[in-house]
Amino acid sequence: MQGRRFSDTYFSMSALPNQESHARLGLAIATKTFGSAVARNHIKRIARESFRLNQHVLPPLDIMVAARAGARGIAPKILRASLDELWHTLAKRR
RNA sequence: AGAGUCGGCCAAGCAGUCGCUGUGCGCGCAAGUGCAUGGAGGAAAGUCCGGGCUCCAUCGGGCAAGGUGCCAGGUAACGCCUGGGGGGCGUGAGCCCACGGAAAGUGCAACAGAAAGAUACCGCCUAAGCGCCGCGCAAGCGGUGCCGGUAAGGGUGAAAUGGUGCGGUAAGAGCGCACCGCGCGGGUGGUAACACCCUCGGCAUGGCAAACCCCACCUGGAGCAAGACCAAAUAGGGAAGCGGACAGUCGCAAGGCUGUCACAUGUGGCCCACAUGGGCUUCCGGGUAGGUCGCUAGAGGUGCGUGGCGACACGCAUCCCAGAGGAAUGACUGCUCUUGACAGAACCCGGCUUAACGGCCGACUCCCUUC
Repeated sequence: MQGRRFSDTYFSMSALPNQESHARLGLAIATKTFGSAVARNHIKRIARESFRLNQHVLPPLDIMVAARAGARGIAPKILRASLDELWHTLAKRR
């Protein structure tokens, strides 16, 4: 059970249908690629904020969001645009 | 003004919008929701020490292992802090130091060097002893060699057997003397570390104990995934109750066993049929998932007073200041400036160490100029 996968240079998402009435978010931010706790928290906060704003368009899925090494040190604006794109791809493919 | 030392504090700011989360109050059966209010650090880090707390162990003592190491004090405790002593660095304010024992034992010392505990490479000397040569009647003198003496000088090294001077000697040497240093003993001051003074010893006892070791003191183990409570489903454990009909068989009987029907499950659209099964119901305790507590009011902050050189202690007043759980404390927009470092609580404290743009305040030192 891998689920469907979508990715770009900053993030990689995989999704599986769940039994709930709403989508759920899981985050995978590696210490190896992001280093300090501050850097990891920063990425997580951006991802959570984006999920919060977009969860109403998403079907009931369990979504794993993994940050890739490319996201390191990238401006929040660009990361948010990337996440928006991926949410919409996810919603359409369903 | 410049250079510097020590101590304390801050960690971009403001406004609006959208969120996350703790608490209080209101509404609601509840899920929730409205309002108010709180929401990372000086290092939250490394996890290197010390304690609280929890569970286990524990009469007491010893060994092992590990740690600490000038003295006195502070503290819940410490490897921390304060004050003092000693040594070193700096013109100075100040800073740095594992700073007990090497005349108990074992061991080690790269390279260089003759030698790193008893050592003669170069050098110096030829007094004692034994030769040879010359001179001399002889005693002896001179030269030279052996045997030897010598740690003053050279050279090597992190380190070479106290330093300087005078005497002394064949040349030298604490061999003798003076001063300095060192050591035994005594005295004085100091709680002590230690300092000063006197006498004596000619100097023995080279260095390394963050090498083993010796001496003194300290240490039971594991950690909040500690630990406590509530508690499904499934499987297994225990107890009680129920367990149809017929036939065969064992038994005096109660009852057991076997077969068929019935029953349950599966295949099948359904009946028949076929396959599989030996139980079913209720209760109990252990325990897993999950949940709740532990979880933040404390060796607490601030102010004042008292004691103390100080670390700190005591008293009074006042304040409540994060508590998450895949893990909150953020995002967006605008403005300002000096463009913003290191970095994210996870049971809680006291330290140490490491990381790091900068800014502010106070005390002090050196140097230059001016009055």
